[in-house]
Amino acid sequence: MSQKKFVPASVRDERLIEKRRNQMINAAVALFKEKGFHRTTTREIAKKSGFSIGTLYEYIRAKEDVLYLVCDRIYDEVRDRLIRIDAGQGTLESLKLAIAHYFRIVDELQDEVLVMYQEAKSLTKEALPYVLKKEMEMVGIFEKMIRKCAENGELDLDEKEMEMLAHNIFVQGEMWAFRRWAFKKKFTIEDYIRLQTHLLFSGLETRDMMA
Amino acid sequence: MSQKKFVPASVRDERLIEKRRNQMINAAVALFKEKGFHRTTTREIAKKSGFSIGTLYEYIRAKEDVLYLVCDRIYDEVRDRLIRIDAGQGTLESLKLAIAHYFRIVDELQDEVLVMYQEAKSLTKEALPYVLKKEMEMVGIFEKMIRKCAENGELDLDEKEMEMLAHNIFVQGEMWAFRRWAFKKKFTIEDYIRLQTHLLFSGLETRDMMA
Amino acid sequence: MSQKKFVPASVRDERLIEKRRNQMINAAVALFKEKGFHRTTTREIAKKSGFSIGTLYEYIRAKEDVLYLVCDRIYDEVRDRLIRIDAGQGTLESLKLAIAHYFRIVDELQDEVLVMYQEAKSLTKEALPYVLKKEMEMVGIFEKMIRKCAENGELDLDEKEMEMLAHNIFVQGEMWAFRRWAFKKKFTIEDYIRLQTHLLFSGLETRDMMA
Amino acid sequence: MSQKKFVPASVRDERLIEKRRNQMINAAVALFKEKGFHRTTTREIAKKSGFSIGTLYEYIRAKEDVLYLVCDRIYDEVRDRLIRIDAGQGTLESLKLAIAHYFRIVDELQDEVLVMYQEAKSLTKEALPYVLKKEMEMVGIFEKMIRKCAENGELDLDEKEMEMLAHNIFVQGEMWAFRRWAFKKKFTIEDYIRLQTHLLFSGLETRDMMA
DNA sequence: GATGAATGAGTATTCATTCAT
DNA sequence: GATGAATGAATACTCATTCAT
Repeated sequence: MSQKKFVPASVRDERLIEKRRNQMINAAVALFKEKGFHRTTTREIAKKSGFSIGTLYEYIRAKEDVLYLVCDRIYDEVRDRLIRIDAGQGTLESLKLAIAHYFRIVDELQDEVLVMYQEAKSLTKEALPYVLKKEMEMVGIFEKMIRKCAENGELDLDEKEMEMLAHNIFVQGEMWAFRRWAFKKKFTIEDYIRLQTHLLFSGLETRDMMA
Repeated sequence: MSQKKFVPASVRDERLIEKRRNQMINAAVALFKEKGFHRTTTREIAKKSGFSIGTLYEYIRAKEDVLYLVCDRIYDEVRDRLIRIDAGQGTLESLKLAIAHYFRIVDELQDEVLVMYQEAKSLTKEALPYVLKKEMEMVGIFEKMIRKCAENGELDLDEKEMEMLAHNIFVQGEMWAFRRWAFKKKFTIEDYIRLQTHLLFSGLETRDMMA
Repeated sequence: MSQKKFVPASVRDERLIEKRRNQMINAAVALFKEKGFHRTTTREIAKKSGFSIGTLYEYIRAKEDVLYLVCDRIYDEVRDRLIRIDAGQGTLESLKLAIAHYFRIVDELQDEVLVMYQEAKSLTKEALPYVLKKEMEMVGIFEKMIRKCAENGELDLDEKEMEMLAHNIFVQGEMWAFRRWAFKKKFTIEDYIRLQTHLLFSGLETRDMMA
Repeated sequence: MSQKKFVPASVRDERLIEKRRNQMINAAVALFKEKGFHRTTTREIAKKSGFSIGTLYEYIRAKEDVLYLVCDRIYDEVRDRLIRIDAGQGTLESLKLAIAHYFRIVDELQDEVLVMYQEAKSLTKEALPYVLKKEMEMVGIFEKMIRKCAENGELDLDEKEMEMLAHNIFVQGEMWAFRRWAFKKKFTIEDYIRLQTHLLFSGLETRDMMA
């Protein structure tokens, strides 16, 4: 895991580290979701994790490490699930499927994504670039798909448009999480997928131009 | 001003309140941008505002009032600027212009928008719905424009699509602020406007379908 | 008034000083009764007095002056009322009447007496002895009555007993105020007078000795 | 101990809680005596207790808890000492002894009693009734003794008189503490006992009536 | 004389972190 | 490895007092 690069533990046993950090991350996500990173205390995290404050600090150096671990984990989770369906055939259809798939992942990991989204800015100066890199990786996944479509002649976009499109898709996924408050009563995730896909692919001028 | 509804001041003089709160808001935006709401102390806000901590508390009840004031102000600012150009003719062209205008506003108020975006979640339970209402108002502005286009036959979208589109436009504006770190070196605001407008209006399937 | 000795005002007009201080004292008694001296703010005193905080400080030097003024006033009030009925005939009957009279005064000035009783300890080092002197004066009034009774052969007490008795009477008066919480539902002031007089004058061994 | 009902500690170890709270109470009594509850800071209490401010707050929730703990402890102390000599034989002699005993206890715990007496009014709304209950318990102890005397025919008092007498005795005890300033130079505690006992038992009219 | 905006020292309380057991 | 008592720097907020108008 990449965690070790940034967050050294006092404990040696790798399995234990993994186990304890899982407990921590689960506890932290729940707490951060409820009250945000700053309003959550290390004691609360330890308690909800099922161990003492002393033990917590055997696995992290500082409170911010918890946040880093959380963000790190969520990105990995989303990315791992996303690449599980390889959508690299370079057809519009496979791109649409990938987008739908991605949106469903966000839906399932709603809390986690929201937490990461809202709290990432509280990351340490050192941890931030690493997390941003992960985000760019994810955008890169979409970019690659898009580029394949372009290469196949399924899409007619220049470099910049492709990049921007990848960002748009990525943000629209997160949007499902961070605008829950506005969407909850109006759309299901399947509505959301349908609507966004339509808006994305059909374009606003299509019909006029075809008339 | 709507501020008074939520944030009573001990001081009576309305002009003074306005002036002092302006000082406060400016100071707070700068500080929140740099270190976030939670890491900014009330003393720092007071100092940067140019008055003492005691004076600060003559104009607010609690630290969170500063955040509310900041959010309130930024929304008003963005909205006021946005509605200054009336884009209500109901043509695609005018919609495009409005979007471009909105994106430029976000560009100018970059710091403010970013702060509001990142810190709004720290608002009090009481203040949050009020701020969300303002956000819906802004989305509503775009929705109205879109609806007019639809009425004019310039757009062929159903209710839900119109609503979603309005959200998309709004979020794409904020996106320019909150993804600065990714865009800064690649796109100017004018690039951004061109790219997003193109992606929004042309649609990905256009060319294929026309071919 | 003795006030001037301790509490100089910036204002010259004696009538005004008298008037303002009356407003202050009334406001303060009400507030101190409700929340105690320490929890009452000068702003509250000013507001309830009907003038501004600035004006308040034209008539006192410090918050503690208000307390002194309050105590001073209450003692004067009690004493003035007490000596109004001259009970100096030196009979047991007149002593009983004086006691009953005193208890009724305390009953009427309940709030004031309670406030003074509870807050006097917060007086300044300089003001305290002056107030204690006033208290001794009041004890002295009873002592004098008692001594007259002794001189008349109505009482057979030595010096120390007379002094102690005077204290007892004085404290029993205050007791009606400071044990209100215990007495309220059980005794009226007339009950209290009857009971205490009986206990004071009959003595516990009386009947036995007479048997 | 009844303390736990009202004042939860973060620390688990009961012995430690007992120990630390003892330190706290001793420190607090000394400080409250010197400067009163409001003028004593939590830091002073912590310092005088021999630990840090952080540690102080491991054993209380708020400053007012210290006051409650102090009052609670003093009442227990006085009561425990008082009931140690069982004066329940129902003779006037035993009642006199109990009173003398009680007065001597107050003399020994002078500072504590004074503090409790002066600061009890600063107790929280929740703690106050509990402390008042304790006070009534103590009054009740005297009432029971008195009642036994009455049952034995040693005293001829009605219900109300018995109750009032119990209050009088109780207050006369506290009086030795809160009128120290007046008595110090004139009476020893033994003088006080003798004088009060005499006034209490002989009654003012005795001799006259016997004559 | 009256006002009330400004001041800033002072205070209770929290909480990340350490370290002896 | 685990524990949790101890620490004290940090921080939001209050309030008596002043002084320019």
